[in-house]
Amino acid sequence: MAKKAKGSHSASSPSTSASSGKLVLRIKSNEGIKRSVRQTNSRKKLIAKQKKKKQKIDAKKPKKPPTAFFYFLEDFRKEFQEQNPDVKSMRDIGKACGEKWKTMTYEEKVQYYDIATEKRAEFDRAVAEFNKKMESGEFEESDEESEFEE
DNA sequence: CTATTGATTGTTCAA
DNA sequence: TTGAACAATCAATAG
Repeated sequence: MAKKAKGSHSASSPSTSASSGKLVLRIKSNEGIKRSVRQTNSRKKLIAKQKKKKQKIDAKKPKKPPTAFFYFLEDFRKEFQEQNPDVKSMRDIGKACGEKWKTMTYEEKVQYYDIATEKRAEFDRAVAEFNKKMESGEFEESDEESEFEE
């Protein structure tokens, strides 16, 4: 069962009016920055295996929550596959997503931003709980990785 | 068969 | 302020 309960967002209605013009994220003011050097030019592919190797089941440390863009991807992917059943692979979709994402207006994106914001809040709490658990007495990991035992 | 890569942007941490 | 890294996904590829 794990999850997948997000079948229907159910319009969680994340305080639509709460925003009231108070945006915690300051996404604007990007015109002068020019994105620097295309964002981390060194990253490339020399980071060794940065990404997960498979299904890393870490019941311990909570992993970073997906960003708004990723949520958009989930929805976009479905539509994209329907409109482009010939296209396979996320690479093409990713490009299409990125392109469309930029065309989206702030209002459209804000919806995903909102979701991501909540997710981060939950993530933050997960971390707090995780830390608490650590203090509780479950001292595992720390830093030593000398031996792996399962 | 198994593991890794690739492509997208957003968010966070450290110096 | 900026670099660096990682988040999900799934086809394709490498060994």
